[in-house]
Amino acid sequence: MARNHYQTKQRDSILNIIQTLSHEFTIKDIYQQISADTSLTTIYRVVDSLEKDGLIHKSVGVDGNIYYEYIKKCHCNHFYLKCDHCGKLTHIECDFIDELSNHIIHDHKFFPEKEHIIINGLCNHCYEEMS
Amino acid sequence: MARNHYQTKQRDSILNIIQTLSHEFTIKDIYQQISADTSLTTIYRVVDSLEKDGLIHKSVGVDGNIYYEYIKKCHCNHFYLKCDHCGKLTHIECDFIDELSNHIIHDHKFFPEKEHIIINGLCNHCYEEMS
DNA sequence: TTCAATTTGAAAATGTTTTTCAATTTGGAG
DNA sequence: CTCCAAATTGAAAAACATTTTCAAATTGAA
Repeated sequence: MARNHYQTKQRDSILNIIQTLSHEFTIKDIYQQISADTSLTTIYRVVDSLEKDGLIHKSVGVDGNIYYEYIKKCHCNHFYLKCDHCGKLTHIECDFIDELSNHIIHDHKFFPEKEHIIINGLCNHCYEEMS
Repeated sequence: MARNHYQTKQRDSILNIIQTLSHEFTIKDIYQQISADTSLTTIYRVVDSLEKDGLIHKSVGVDGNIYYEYIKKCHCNHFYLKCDHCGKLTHIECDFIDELSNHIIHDHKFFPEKEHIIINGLCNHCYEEMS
Protein backbone atom coordinates (compact mmCIF):
# COMPACT_ATOMS: atom_id res chain seq x y z
CA MET A 1 0.00 0.00 0.00
CA ALA A 2 1.33 3.37 -1.01
CA ARG A 3 1.73 5.73 1.87
CA ASN A 4 2.94 9.14 0.87
CA HIS A 5 4.95 9.88 3.96
CA TYR A 6 4.63 9.84 7.70
CA GLN A 7 3.98 13.04 9.52
CA THR A 8 6.84 13.78 11.87
CA LYS A 9 7.71 16.84 13.88
CA GLN A 10 10.93 17.18 11.92
CA ARG A 11 9.12 17.26 8.60
CA ASP A 12 6.62 19.75 9.98
CA SER A 13 9.29 22.11 11.29
CA ILE A 14 11.11 22.02 8.00
CA LEU A 15 7.96 22.85 6.05
CA ASN A 16 7.14 25.66 8.46
CA ILE A 17 10.57 27.18 8.13
CA ILE A 18 10.48 26.95 4.36
CA GLN A 19 7.27 28.89 4.31
CA THR A 20 8.76 31.73 6.32
CA LEU A 21 11.95 31.95 4.28
CA SER A 22 12.34 34.29 1.33
CA HIS A 23 11.53 33.03 -2.14
CA GLU A 24 14.93 31.44 -2.55
CA PHE A 25 16.65 29.44 0.14
CA THR A 26 19.38 26.91 0.76
CA ILE A 27 19.72 23.89 3.01
CA LYS A 28 21.86 26.07 5.27
CA ASP A 29 19.09 28.62 5.62
CA ILE A 30 16.85 25.94 7.03
CA TYR A 31 19.58 24.52 9.21
CA GLN A 32 20.19 27.89 10.81
CA GLN A 33 16.59 28.16 11.92
CA ILE A 34 15.86 24.59 12.87
CA SER A 35 15.84 23.44 16.46
CA ALA A 36 18.37 20.97 17.78
CA ASP A 37 16.11 17.96 17.41
CA THR A 38 16.45 17.95 13.64
CA SER A 39 19.66 16.86 12.00
CA LEU A 40 21.23 18.14 8.81
CA THR A 41 20.78 14.70 7.31
CA THR A 42 17.06 14.87 7.89
CA ILE A 43 16.84 18.31 6.34
CA TYR A 44 18.49 16.96 3.20
CA ARG A 45 16.14 14.03 3.14
CA VAL A 46 12.94 15.95 3.77
CA VAL A 47 13.86 18.64 1.27
CA ASP A 48 14.53 15.92 -1.30
CA SER A 49 11.16 14.42 -0.63
CA LEU A 50 9.41 17.78 -0.83
CA GLU A 51 11.02 18.30 -4.19
CA LYS A 52 9.80 14.94 -5.41
CA ASP A 53 6.32 15.85 -4.20
CA GLY A 54 6.54 19.04 -6.26
CA LEU A 55 6.23 21.39 -3.30
CA ILE A 56 9.56 23.04 -3.88
CA HIS A 57 11.78 23.57 -6.88
CA LYS A 58 15.50 22.82 -6.90
CA SER A 59 18.02 24.66 -9.00
CA VAL A 60 21.71 25.37 -9.22
CA GLY A 61 22.48 29.04 -8.82
CA VAL A 62 25.06 30.85 -10.87
CA ASP A 63 27.33 30.68 -7.84
CA GLY A 64 27.20 26.89 -7.92
CA ASN A 65 25.19 26.56 -4.74
CA ILE A 66 21.91 24.72 -4.70
CA TYR A 67 18.82 26.81 -4.15
CA TYR A 68 15.24 25.85 -3.56
CA GLU A 69 12.07 27.78 -4.07
CA TYR A 70 8.76 27.21 -2.42
CA ILE A 71 6.58 26.74 -5.48
CA LYS A 72 3.63 28.83 -4.36
CA LYS A 73 5.85 31.85 -3.85
CA CYS A 74 7.59 31.64 -7.16
CA HIS A 75 5.61 33.81 -9.53
CA CYS A 76 8.00 36.71 -9.57
CA ASN A 77 10.55 37.40 -12.27
CA HIS A 78 14.18 37.49 -11.41
CA PHE A 79 17.66 37.62 -12.81
CA TYR A 80 21.19 38.21 -11.67
CA LEU A 81 23.79 40.90 -12.01
CA LYS A 82 27.31 39.69 -11.36
CA CYS A 83 30.14 42.12 -10.74
CA ASP A 84 33.30 41.08 -12.55
CA HIS A 85 35.40 43.09 -10.14
CA CYS A 86 34.23 42.30 -6.64
CA GLY A 87 32.31 39.16 -7.55
CA LYS A 88 29.15 40.36 -5.88
CA LEU A 89 26.03 38.64 -7.14
CA THR A 90 22.86 40.68 -6.99
CA HIS A 91 19.52 39.06 -7.41
CA ILE A 92 16.91 41.28 -8.96
CA GLU A 93 13.19 41.06 -9.45
CA CYS A 94 12.08 43.09 -12.39
CA ASP A 95 9.43 43.13 -15.08
CA PHE A 96 11.92 44.04 -17.74
CA ILE A 97 12.86 40.40 -17.84
CA ASP A 98 9.53 39.73 -19.53
CA GLU A 99 10.30 42.18 -22.28
CA LEU A 100 13.67 40.58 -22.69
CA SER A 101 12.16 37.11 -22.74
CA ASN A 102 9.51 37.99 -25.24
CA HIS A 103 12.00 39.66 -27.51
CA ILE A 104 14.30 36.65 -27.46
CA ILE A 105 11.47 34.20 -28.01
CA HIS A 106 9.86 36.11 -30.89
CA ASP A 107 12.83 37.58 -32.66
CA HIS A 108 15.42 34.92 -32.01
CA LYS A 109 13.39 31.76 -31.59
CA PHE A 110 15.07 30.92 -28.31
CA PHE A 111 13.45 30.04 -25.01
CA PRO A 112 15.31 31.61 -22.12
CA GLU A 113 15.40 30.03 -18.70
CA LYS A 114 14.21 33.06 -16.81
CA GLU A 115 15.63 31.95 -13.52
CA HIS A 116 19.16 31.80 -14.77
CA ILE A 117 19.73 34.99 -16.65
CA ILE A 118 23.05 36.42 -15.59
CA ILE A 119 24.46 39.71 -16.72
CA ASN A 120 28.11 40.33 -16.03
CA GLY A 121 29.54 43.77 -15.58
CA LEU A 122 30.47 46.20 -12.84
CA CYS A 123 28.40 47.07 -9.81
CA ASN A 124 27.92 50.72 -9.01
CA HIS A 125 30.50 50.67 -6.26
CA CYS A 126 33.27 49.13 -8.36
CA TYR A 127 32.33 51.27 -11.35
CA GLU A 128 32.82 54.46 -9.37
CA GLU A 129 35.94 53.14 -7.73
CA MET A 130 37.45 52.60 -11.17
CA SER A 131 36.60 56.03 -12.53
CA MET B 1 57.58 44.53 -10.42
CA ALA B 2 54.43 42.90 -11.63
CA ARG B 3 55.05 39.66 -13.45
CA ASN B 4 52.02 38.10 -15.00
CA HIS B 5 53.00 34.53 -14.57
CA TYR B 6 55.89 32.18 -15.17
CA GLN B 7 55.88 29.93 -18.17
CA THR B 8 55.99 26.32 -17.05
CA LYS B 9 55.51 23.10 -18.90
CA GLN B 10 52.47 22.33 -16.80
CA ARG B 11 50.80 25.59 -17.73
CA ASP B 12 51.67 25.04 -21.38
CA SER B 13 50.23 21.53 -21.47
CA ILE B 14 47.05 22.71 -19.83
CA LEU B 15 46.60 25.52 -22.33
CA ASN B 16 47.30 23.14 -25.21
CA ILE B 17 44.75 20.66 -24.01
CA ILE B 18 42.15 23.36 -23.48
CA GLN B 19 42.56 24.48 -27.06
CA THR B 20 41.92 21.00 -28.37
CA LEU B 21 38.90 20.37 -26.17
CA SER B 22 35.36 21.08 -27.35
CA HIS B 23 33.72 24.39 -26.56
CA GLU B 24 32.86 23.33 -23.06
CA PHE B 25 35.07 21.38 -20.74
CA THR B 26 35.57 20.45 -17.12
CA ILE B 27 38.59 20.08 -14.89
CA LYS B 28 38.17 16.33 -15.29
CA ASP B 29 38.38 16.61 -19.07
CA ILE B 30 41.78 18.19 -18.74
CA TYR B 31 42.88 15.73 -16.08
CA GLN B 32 42.07 12.80 -18.35
CA GLN B 33 44.34 14.10 -21.08
CA ILE B 34 47.20 15.48 -19.04
CA SER B 35 50.46 13.59 -18.60
CA ALA B 36 51.53 12.29 -15.23
CA ASP B 37 53.80 15.21 -14.48
CA THR B 38 50.90 17.54 -13.83
CA SER B 39 48.82 17.22 -10.70
CA LEU B 40 45.10 17.85 -10.26
CA THR B 41 45.98 20.66 -7.88
CA THR B 42 47.98 22.40 -10.57
CA ILE B 43 45.15 22.04 -13.08
CA TYR B 44 42.81 23.75 -10.65
CA ARG B 45 45.33 26.51 -10.08
CA VAL B 46 46.21 27.14 -13.71
CA VAL B 47 42.59 27.09 -14.81
CA ASP B 48 41.81 29.61 -12.08
CA SER B 49 44.56 31.84 -13.28
CA LEU B 50 43.46 31.54 -16.92
CA GLU B 51 40.01 32.59 -15.87
CA LYS B 52 41.37 35.63 -14.06
CA ASP B 53 43.32 36.52 -17.19
CA GLY B 54 40.08 36.33 -19.16
CA LEU B 55 41.23 33.52 -21.43
CA ILE B 56 38.50 31.16 -20.37
CA HIS B 57 35.04 31.62 -18.98
CA LYS B 58 33.77 29.72 -15.95
CA SER B 59 30.15 28.76 -15.42
CA VAL B 60 27.98 26.41 -13.44
CA GLY B 61 25.98 24.05 -15.61
CA VAL B 62 22.39 23.12 -14.94
CA ASP B 63 23.74 19.85 -13.53
CA GLY B 64 25.71 21.72 -10.88
CA ASN B 65 29.07 20.89 -12.34
CA ILE B 66 31.55 23.59 -13.25
CA TYR B 67 32.26 24.13 -16.93
CA TYR B 68 34.78 26.31 -18.70
CA GLU B 69 34.87 27.75 -22.19
CA TYR B 70 37.86 28.93 -24.14
CA ILE B 71 37.14 32.50 -25.13
CA LYS B 72 38.17 33.54 -28.58
CA LYS B 73 38.85 37.21 -28.65
CA CYS B 74 36.92 39.28 -31.13
CA HIS B 75 35.93 42.90 -31.25
CA CYS B 76 32.27 42.85 -32.19
CA ASN B 77 29.47 43.15 -29.65
CA HIS B 78 28.54 39.82 -28.20
CA PHE B 79 25.15 38.66 -27.16
CA TYR B 80 24.99 34.92 -26.74
CA LEU B 81 22.15 32.47 -26.46
CA LYS B 82 23.26 29.21 -25.01
CA CYS B 83 21.15 26.09 -25.19
CA ASP B 84 21.13 24.14 -21.92
CA HIS B 85 20.19 20.98 -23.78
CA CYS B 86 22.46 20.70 -26.81
CA GLY B 87 25.04 23.22 -25.65
CA LYS B 88 24.85 25.26 -28.84
CA LEU B 89 26.07 28.81 -28.46
CA THR B 90 24.48 31.33 -30.81
CA HIS B 91 25.85 34.79 -31.28
CA ILE B 92 23.37 37.48 -32.24
CA GLU B 93 23.61 41.14 -33.02
CA CYS B 94 20.61 43.07 -31.99
CA ASP B 95 19.59 46.54 -30.90
CA PHE B 96 17.69 45.14 -27.99
CA ILE B 97 20.97 44.72 -26.22
CA ASP B 98 21.16 48.49 -25.94
CA GLU B 99 17.71 48.71 -24.39
CA LEU B 100 18.71 46.02 -21.94
CA SER B 101 21.93 47.82 -21.10
CA ASN B 102 20.23 51.13 -20.58
CA HIS B 103 17.59 49.61 -18.38
CA ILE B 104 20.16 47.89 -16.19
CA ILE B 105 22.32 51.01 -15.92
CA HIS B 106 19.46 53.33 -15.06
CA ASP B 107 17.19 51.17 -12.99
CA HIS B 108 19.69 48.90 -11.30
CA LYS B 109 22.82 51.02 -11.16
CA PHE B 110 24.87 48.28 -12.75
CA PHE B 111 27.18 48.55 -15.72
CA PRO B 112 26.89 45.51 -17.94
CA GLU B 113 29.76 44.19 -19.93
CA LYS B 114 27.96 44.28 -23.27
CA GLU B 115 30.44 42.05 -24.98
CA HIS B 116 29.75 39.00 -22.95
CA ILE B 117 26.08 38.70 -22.15
CA ILE B 118 24.97 35.09 -22.14
CA ILE B 119 21.37 33.98 -21.87
CA ASN B 120 20.75 30.35 -21.08
CA GLY B 121 17.70 28.45 -22.17
CA LEU B 122 16.56 26.14 -24.94
CA CYS B 123 17.12 26.62 -28.64
CA ASN B 124 14.18 26.24 -30.94
CA HIS B 125 15.19 22.76 -32.00
CA CYS B 126 15.55 21.36 -28.50
CA TYR B 127 12.45 23.19 -27.33
CA GLU B 128 10.33 21.50 -29.99
CA GLU B 129 11.99 18.17 -29.39
CA MET B 130 10.93 18.36 -25.75
CA SER B 131 7.32 19.21 -26.45
C1' DT C 1 -2.28 -3.31 20.62
C1' DT C 2 0.57 -4.87 17.02
C1' DC C 3 3.87 -4.51 13.53
C1' DA C 4 5.65 -3.59 8.93
C1' DA C 5 7.02 0.49 6.70
C1' DT C 6 9.07 4.78 7.34
C1' DT C 7 11.92 8.08 9.49
C1' DT C 8 15.52 9.39 12.24
C1' DG C 9 20.52 10.74 14.05
C1' DA C 10 25.27 9.83 14.15
C1' DA C 11 29.03 8.53 11.91
C1' DA C 12 31.34 7.20 7.94
C1' DA C 13 31.85 7.67 3.10
C1' DT C 14 31.96 10.42 -1.16
C1' DG C 15 33.40 13.68 -4.39
C1' DT C 16 35.06 18.10 -5.50
C1' DT C 17 37.78 21.98 -4.63
C1' DT C 18 41.09 24.57 -1.63
C1' DT C 19 44.87 25.15 1.50
C1' DT C 20 49.30 24.23 3.42
C1' DC C 21 54.06 23.79 3.05
C1' DA C 22 58.50 22.45 1.78
C1' DA C 23 61.00 21.82 -2.46
C1' DT C 24 61.70 23.22 -7.14
C1' DT C 25 61.61 26.22 -11.10
C1' DT C 26 61.60 30.56 -13.42
C1' DG C 27 63.44 34.72 -15.35
C1' DG C 28 65.22 39.35 -14.53
C1' DA C 29 69.16 41.79 -12.35
C1' DG C 30 73.84 42.12 -11.67
C1' DC D 1 76.57 32.98 -16.29
C1' DT D 2 75.23 33.38 -11.40
C1' DC D 3 72.20 34.85 -7.93
C1' DC D 4 67.93 35.08 -5.77
C1' DA D 5 63.24 36.72 -4.88
C1' DA D 6 58.92 35.53 -6.60
C1' DA D 7 56.10 32.13 -8.59
C1' DT D 8 54.90 27.38 -9.21
C1' DT D 9 54.68 22.77 -8.07
C1' DG D 10 53.05 18.03 -5.90
C1' DA D 11 51.48 15.55 -2.04
C1' DA D 12 48.89 15.42 1.72
C1' DA D 13 45.62 17.39 4.59
C1' DA D 14 41.73 20.26 5.11
C1' DA D 15 37.37 22.00 3.85
C1' DC D 16 32.83 21.55 2.41
C1' DA D 17 28.50 19.92 0.75
C1' DT D 18 25.96 15.93 0.08
C1' DT D 19 24.93 10.87 0.43
C1' DT D 20 25.00 6.39 2.46
C1' DT D 21 24.85 3.11 6.14
C1' DC D 22 22.67 1.10 9.92
C1' DA D 23 20.60 0.36 14.21
C1' DA D 24 17.03 2.47 16.95
C1' DA D 25 12.79 5.05 17.29
C1' DT D 26 8.31 6.52 15.35
C1' DT D 27 4.25 6.33 12.79
C1' DG D 28 -0.32 4.94 11.56
C1' DA D 29 -3.42 1.52 9.75
C1' DA D 30 -5.43 -2.92 10.69
